[in-house]
Amino acid sequence: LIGEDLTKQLEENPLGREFVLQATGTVNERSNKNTNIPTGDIEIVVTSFNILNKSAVPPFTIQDDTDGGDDIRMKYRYLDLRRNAVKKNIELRYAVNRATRNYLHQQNFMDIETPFLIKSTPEGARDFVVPSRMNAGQFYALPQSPQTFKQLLMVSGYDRYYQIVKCFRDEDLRADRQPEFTQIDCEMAFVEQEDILNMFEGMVKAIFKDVKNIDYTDTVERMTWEDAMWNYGNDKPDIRFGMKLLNLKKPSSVYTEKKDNAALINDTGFKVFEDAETVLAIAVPGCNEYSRKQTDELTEWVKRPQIGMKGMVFIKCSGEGTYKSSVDKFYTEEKLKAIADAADAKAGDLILILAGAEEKTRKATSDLRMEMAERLGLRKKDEFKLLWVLDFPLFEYAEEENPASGGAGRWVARHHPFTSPKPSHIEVMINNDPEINVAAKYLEHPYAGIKANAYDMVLNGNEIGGGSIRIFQRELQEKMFTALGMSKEEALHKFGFLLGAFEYGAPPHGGIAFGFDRLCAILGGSESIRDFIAFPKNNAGRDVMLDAPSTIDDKQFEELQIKLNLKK
RNA sequence: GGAUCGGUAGUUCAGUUGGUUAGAAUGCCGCCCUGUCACGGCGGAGGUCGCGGGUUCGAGUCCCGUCCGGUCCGCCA
Repeated sequence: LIGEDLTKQLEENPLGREFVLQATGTVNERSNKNTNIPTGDIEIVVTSFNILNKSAVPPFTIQDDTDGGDDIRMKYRYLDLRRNAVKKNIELRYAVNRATRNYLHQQNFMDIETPFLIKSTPEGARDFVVPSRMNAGQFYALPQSPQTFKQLLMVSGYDRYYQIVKCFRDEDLRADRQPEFTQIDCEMAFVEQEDILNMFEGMVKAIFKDVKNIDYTDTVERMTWEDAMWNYGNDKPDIRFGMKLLNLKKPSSVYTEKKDNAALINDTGFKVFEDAETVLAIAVPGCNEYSRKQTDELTEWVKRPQIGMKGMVFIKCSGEGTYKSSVDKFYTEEKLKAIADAADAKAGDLILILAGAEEKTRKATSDLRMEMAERLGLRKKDEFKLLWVLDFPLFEYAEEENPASGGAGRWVARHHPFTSPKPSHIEVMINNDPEINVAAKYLEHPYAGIKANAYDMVLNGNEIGGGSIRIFQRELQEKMFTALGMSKEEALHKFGFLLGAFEYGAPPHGGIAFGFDRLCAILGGSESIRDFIAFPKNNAGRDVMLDAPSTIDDKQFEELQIKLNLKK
């Protein structure tokens, strides 16, 4: 169409195949040659043009279906970003950003910036550090979240704060985790848990409407942490499908209030179940026709190192009401039927049973549940279901040595150390009365059974947000630091400014932070948050992404890390 | 820190029990055709098989080491 003029010009000025040109002409709609139906594309009949720049041959095809692999696309991210498939994601991210700001603005929230160069208070993740030129030998840390700043703003009377803000955690990458990531960070004063839940399910619904044109009118379900773990083996269950866990045997030390179905597997002589700490089953719909090859493959799947089970028992529930299992030697058909009924299995289902140590088995059964749902097509990209998970434990035991949080196994704050216990547990915590704190007897720690006034928002099996009602009295906050094994001096040194602020009439307050990148990825139907970040971190693209003009000597850096207790 | 998969034309990949000159598709270059739109036809260039060492008559293939990347575990208050 461009014709001879261009050919001639190209002959005179040899260029690469690709170039940028400015052209004028007429626009025609295009249609299918055979059907005459418009395709929606346009063509431009050029009357004049001017070549602005030429292009080298691109390292991969810049098309929707590119031939480029991940690392080459990351290395040339600026070319990758030209592709519609990526541009669409970046546009979606901006749409989520706008929807969020519109909603929060309407609700009288104010965007207030908080500093990036701050004092290091390593508690959870490793801090990124920045040497200070003005104060020789000293350094800044980058915030892991603006947590304490937004709490100070509550003390200052800015009752509704929000920020769409970068946070920094010096931990390893994952497909859904970046060392620098974006949060929708919010805090409100004079609120209780109920106010937060209502306000922010409203926000997510507004985002659904604005970005995806989805009217989410259903009530957002709520579930306690204990129920989530008991029924799904997971604190962020995907509730779009069933396959709830049947607890056939529970360990004595946790889930003290829950009743298992141990009678169903007692007195059968099957040692695997008898010796196991926990036995869990799921009923997979419509899979009773699985062949030996398929059940073997599933068994191999749970035996992979990432899952780590020793084996898997199955029961096939045929349409005729008969039951066939891999443990027929130990179980009569009657007993199999009893298990199937307890697992809520229908004719045609396949029951899968795992046994072993509590934590590992529960996680493995949850993973198996998700895997089967994936295989059965139950995890649809365009179906969204929200869930609040409530009443998390306030503390959890960190088994392994973690240099960032200081030393060997100890009790740490599950959410963060500013989280308030549930109102009914505050007394327990302050007085540590074993008569009140029943769970502590089982778990051998005075604070073990205490539940937090904390909540997570879960979308399709992903944690998209989490927060808590905060401690706002100095006394309770000090008690909390003590419970975490922090000395008075250390607490004062690290968080003295917050404790001080609490003395000037701090209001009750609470908040929540949403993982912005993850939310975008889920709304965009993608597995990877990288697709929604213009310049993500990954190793393949690091020569472009880690564009740092300044250098620090390995030795200096190591010394700094040791000094900061970031490294042994 | 650990487990696991991978590294072969610009790109995505194949390459048998070790065997002659390492292939395909696509991209690129040239010519032809052209209302094409994943155009078509003919021709061409393009590879230190990540790197180092070993076994062997012979290594892309086997062994050891090493570097790089993916995924997962640890870790992520």
